[in-house]
Amino acid sequence: MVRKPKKQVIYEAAARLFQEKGYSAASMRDLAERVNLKASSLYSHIRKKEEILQKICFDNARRFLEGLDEIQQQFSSPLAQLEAVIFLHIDIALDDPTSITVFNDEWKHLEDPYLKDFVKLRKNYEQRLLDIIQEGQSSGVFTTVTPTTALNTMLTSLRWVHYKHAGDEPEKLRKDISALILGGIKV
Amino acid sequence: MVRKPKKQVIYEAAARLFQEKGYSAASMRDLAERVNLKASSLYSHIRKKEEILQKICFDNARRFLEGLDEIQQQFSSPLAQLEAVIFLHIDIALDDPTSITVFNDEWKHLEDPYLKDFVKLRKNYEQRLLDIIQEGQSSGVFTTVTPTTALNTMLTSLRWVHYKHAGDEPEKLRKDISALILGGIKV
DNA sequence: ATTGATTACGAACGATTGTTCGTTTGCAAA
DNA sequence: TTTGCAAACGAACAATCGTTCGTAATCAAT
Repeated sequence: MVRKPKKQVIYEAAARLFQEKGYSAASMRDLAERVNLKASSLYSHIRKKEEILQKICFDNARRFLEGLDEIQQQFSSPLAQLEAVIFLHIDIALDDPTSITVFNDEWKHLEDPYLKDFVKLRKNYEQRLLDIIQEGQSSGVFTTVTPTTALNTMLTSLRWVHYKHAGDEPEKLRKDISALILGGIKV
Repeated sequence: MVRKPKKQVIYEAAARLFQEKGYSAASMRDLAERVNLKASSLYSHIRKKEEILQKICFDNARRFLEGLDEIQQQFSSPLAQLEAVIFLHIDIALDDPTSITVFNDEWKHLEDPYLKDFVKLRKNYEQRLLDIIQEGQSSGVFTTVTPTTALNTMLTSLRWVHYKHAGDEPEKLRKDISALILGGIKV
């Protein structure tokens, strides 16, 4: 039986707390109570509150970016790439729903320069997906809706899995969602 | 030239502030500054901070519910109803993007009993949409994905219009989005 | 048993929070 | 011009915020 490092316990409890109350409304005293500490003791493990948010946001950003790297190595057709992206989002959401919620909803409370960096990362990620969509349109595989409309519709439609999925088998979920999204994009 | 009632000016500035900073991080002194008042003066017009959030949330909830009422009077087929719901969401989002953002993202900061009431309203709304989807599936017009999966995918995919739409003509936007969503749902 | 480092603590800090209160200002009706 | 009411204000309230600091407890290695 290996004991989890306290630092990790704190990060996980913080993610749950941020999810429930939102970052701003979550107090360090709340967080301390959840890990059986006093607020001041937290600072033996972390430097500041925002540091927790930073880790949550950038760890998840890295997951998406590295996932996309692999996908673009592995698949060449826009359709296969897009389907793999859908699976990527679903798998990440199912693997750590709490942390993904914070990543999705609380990033705006990052302070500069982290906020700027985060926005830049996301913009790059979205641009790469946009390129895939445009390539699919050029080769006649995708319908010719406005590319950013297709992108945004796809991305946001993947943002409910983490907090609402009703206990479906992951495999059924992946199949259903990819059918719903790609059904609207494929020509 | 009619002057806007100060109360309304406050509500609109509050919506923008809540959108930018989030409800919890938005202070009454921030809000006061934006309407050229001191914080204490706000209380000549409102009773408390949460009252503003309540109005934003329930006003928008009413728009959706009444919109759905009209739709179900006007259309009978599940497909026509669902398309009309898509248009409803887009039109509301385009009409008042700021207030819709707050409605979408900040409702969780309502206090009981308003929080409970709000959740109940939303649950009822979603149940009515679920019934439409199930009816469409029974009559063979919709694919047989898990109904809640179809519902959630559709609803969340409608939640980017308010903050990201790149200046498309509303008509093109309506056409593209409904094609994307319905393309995945229709058999 | 002694050391040394890590972890936990209570107390307190200045800052900011939402809100109240008594008073003053501004304006419209009389 | 006087009256009366709504709007705006400064000052202050208790509460809570993130964080710091000096000290005490804990624990592993010597």
